[in-house]
Amino acid sequence: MGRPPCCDKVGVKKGPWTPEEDILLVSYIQDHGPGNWRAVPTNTGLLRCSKSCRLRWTNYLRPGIRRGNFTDHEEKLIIHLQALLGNRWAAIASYLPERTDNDIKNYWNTHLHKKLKKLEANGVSSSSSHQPISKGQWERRLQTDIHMAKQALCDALSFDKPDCPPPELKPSLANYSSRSSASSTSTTTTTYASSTENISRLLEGWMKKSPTPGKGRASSGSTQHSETNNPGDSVLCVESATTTPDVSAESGKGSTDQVQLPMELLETWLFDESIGGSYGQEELGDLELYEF
DNA sequence: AAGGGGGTCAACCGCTCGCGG
DNA sequence: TCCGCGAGCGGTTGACCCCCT
Repeated sequence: MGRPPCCDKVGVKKGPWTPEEDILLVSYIQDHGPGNWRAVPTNTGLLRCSKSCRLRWTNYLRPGIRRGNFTDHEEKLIIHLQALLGNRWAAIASYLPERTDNDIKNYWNTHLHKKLKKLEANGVSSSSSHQPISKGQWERRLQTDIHMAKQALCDALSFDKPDCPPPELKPSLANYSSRSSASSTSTTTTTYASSTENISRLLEGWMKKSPTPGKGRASSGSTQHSETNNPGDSVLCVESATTTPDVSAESGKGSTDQVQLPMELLETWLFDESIGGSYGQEELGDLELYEF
């Protein structure tokens, strides 16, 4: 019984991706854009399941991903968003455009959840322990709030263009290529590091050639937050816009500063508005116990 | 110096959702 | 309206790495 496998298990490779596979995948996406994952294994010759390809792209190869050390801001946001949204990592990730849902999930499970548990053990009430309003009611309110917040954000940041600019690759790739060397600080680099840099260069060339990833975006209208820059759909737009070429010229410093604004706006919104009732207050109290 | 244990993170699994026929 | 398929999402696993004994 059971459901049929998503793809032929026979001959499907599993486990860690090799640099060669990464390059194959990236160059395919370079030509065709992300989406239509079903066709990727056959068209690339990769012995991987389509899901695996998608996952690899969204969680690792996709430009614009920042890895390693979460900032205090991000940490706070995650905690609050988790309190609001529950374990909807994809939704949470849409507010942290440089992070993948997998990353956030891992970070939550390995760091934050433990932290909160510790606090709980110390007698501080946990966020997950109370759900004061009914779920349906709460979700409706949340959706409205989110929608309003997005609008406010876009307004505040003057996003008059319906299309968000594509993620500027330089900062993204800097992050990407530094992932193996800088973020994890050290040891894990070795052979793969150079390979990821190769891929970075590849991607850089791609984005220079075709600055509008529209192909990719259009190719699968249903692609999720992480692979698309749906206009007004997430803070990703904000981030994208802030990392314009001029800005990116200032390298790393620029990008973190640029992200600051939407983060603060969101925080304000999170702290002040939508969780204003009994829901958020305790959380806020919890937070202040952290040494952020 | 070596072994064990815990932590971290990339990747897999399976369920759900949404779209198109 | 129903059904099938593909994509997305969240939970879980397993391999690797680091630190401690």
